[in-house]
Amino acid sequence: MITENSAPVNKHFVRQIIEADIAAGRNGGRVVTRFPPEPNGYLHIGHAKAICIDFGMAQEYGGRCHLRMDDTNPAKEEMEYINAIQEDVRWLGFDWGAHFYHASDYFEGMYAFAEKLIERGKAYVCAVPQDDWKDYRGVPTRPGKESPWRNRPVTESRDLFRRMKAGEFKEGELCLRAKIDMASPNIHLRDPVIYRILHAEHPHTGNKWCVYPMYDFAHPLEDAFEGVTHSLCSIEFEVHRPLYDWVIENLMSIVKSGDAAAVKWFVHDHEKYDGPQQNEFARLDLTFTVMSKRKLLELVENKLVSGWDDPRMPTLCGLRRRGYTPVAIRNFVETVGVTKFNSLTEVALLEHCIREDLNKTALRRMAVLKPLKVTIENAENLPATVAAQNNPEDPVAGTRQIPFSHELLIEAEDFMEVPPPKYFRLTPGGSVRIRNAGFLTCTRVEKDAVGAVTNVVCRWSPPTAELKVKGTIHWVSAPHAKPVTVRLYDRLFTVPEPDGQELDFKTFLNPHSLEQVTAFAEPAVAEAKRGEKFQFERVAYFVADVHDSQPGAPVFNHTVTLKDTWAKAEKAKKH
RNA sequence: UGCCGGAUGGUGUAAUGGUAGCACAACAGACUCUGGAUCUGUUUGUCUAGGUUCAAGUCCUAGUCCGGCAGCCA
Repeated sequence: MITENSAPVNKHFVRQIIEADIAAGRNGGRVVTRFPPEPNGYLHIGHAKAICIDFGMAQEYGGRCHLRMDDTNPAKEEMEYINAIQEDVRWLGFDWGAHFYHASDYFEGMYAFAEKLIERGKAYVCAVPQDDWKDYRGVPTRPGKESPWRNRPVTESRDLFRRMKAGEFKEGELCLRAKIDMASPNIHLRDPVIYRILHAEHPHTGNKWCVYPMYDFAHPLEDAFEGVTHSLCSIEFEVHRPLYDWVIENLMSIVKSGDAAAVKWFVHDHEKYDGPQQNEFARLDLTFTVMSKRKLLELVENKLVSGWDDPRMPTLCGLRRRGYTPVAIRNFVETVGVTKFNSLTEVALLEHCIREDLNKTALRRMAVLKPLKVTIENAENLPATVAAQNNPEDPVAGTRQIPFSHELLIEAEDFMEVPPPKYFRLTPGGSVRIRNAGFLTCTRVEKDAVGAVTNVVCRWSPPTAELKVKGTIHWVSAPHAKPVTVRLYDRLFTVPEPDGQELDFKTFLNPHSLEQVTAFAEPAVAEAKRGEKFQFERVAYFVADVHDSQPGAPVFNHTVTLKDTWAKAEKAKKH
């Protein structure tokens, strides 16, 4: 069980419902949940919330959670996604054990149940063309009217349904409708389509079927067949719940009638099983990004990002490549909470969560992104190497030796000829501590033809020198420095809500969301393994890219910047 | 203006009739061989109007505003 938070558990409404159900002995006190993605895209941070809730509730209450591909629409679904989804869920830290399913596993049972509905007068084959159905369905404020086929004989419907399955009709020619209530104020109850004809190859069942169940019909059956007790989904399905319940009631009434065939549809727990119940919670939404699969696909297809796993994407594979950890994401989801309120969470909270984790775990290294040469004039007694802690937050991480020399590179912004007030770094005549290696006092500077500083000449003092300085800067030894490719990422969009604006969301793409530079790093950095995470001290957290890093030549992706109160104050001054 | 939800600081969330708390953000300070981390403090909130009650964010009534629903998508 995952318990990285020692904070008291927030008894959100889903936990309360589950605890009440256990107390009441519903479903024999079992808790079975499921995470049911449609394999038509990659999982994103919004799905992470659903995954943490679905798997988390099962873990907490001693139950199990199924991973189920909701593959009822072969026109949109692909194997690529089915594989990626499993990888992402596993990476997030969850385990479905043997409980990996496909909705398509139950097509036989769903079909048989549909026939039972026909026989019970609860469903009929309808020939009203799709375009005409708008008139029959009516509008929310006005009731619909009944299909002319609504009361056709049971035998006729059953025969037509069988011929639909046999492939005798074209797509759209006929469909199977549940016979419920055309006057219902809930549109979903106005004789919804439960089976449609689709002549498409299915990624899992191939060409076996040409009739496919609709979500509203299939989902409750999938849940019931698997013995799911709590079917947790997002709030847009709230208005579907009466239909969900209608399907379940009809199913359970057939089961309770002792129909031997019906029992075979169940793969789990049909004994002492009261049936599943649907409960809805609000989706996760984040600032400075988009969350719909359609829009993410648009970014990928238009090559506005390098792919689904571009480190700027809010996809789980993108976040993983960016250097985010499962722990950080799980903590983030727990912090955001579970309610029915449509909220917009600031991306700053996500960034806080990854900093919190990486601060504890990432090894420290030194690297200079924009170098400025420093020459030490008193080069006689310099140490060849200096020792540094790998992680001041974690003594167990040990220490390392860093080569030192009379030629250093420092960050260009760590030297200023004419410093502003409270600038604690290197200035002409001033002193500064250099991390792990004593002090530098600037004696003079060399400039090029246009007056730019090209070399800062300094006197070095050992760490034992009692120099009073207010700042510490990072450095690398120039002759030992390893050039490494560093990709600096920023937010993908320039506005907090790129969605829902008058202009297209792509208008707000941040043109500076990726900047590639060559940084100069201490030698240890060149040995970084793919996926290894570091803090380049005073700069940011980075991860060695899993795709583009080569042995001895890592490529670093910027994960999240360190907090920088100096930069913030300077920025505030300008505005 | 049909039906279903929802409304607590800038953001997210807690308080289940009894002191409106926590986290992020912002701001100020302490400390610091990372202007990081850590620590301390400050600012900012119950949608409105009535009612019930000794006591209302919570219960009741009426409004206001926001979200969702009219695919043979999920």
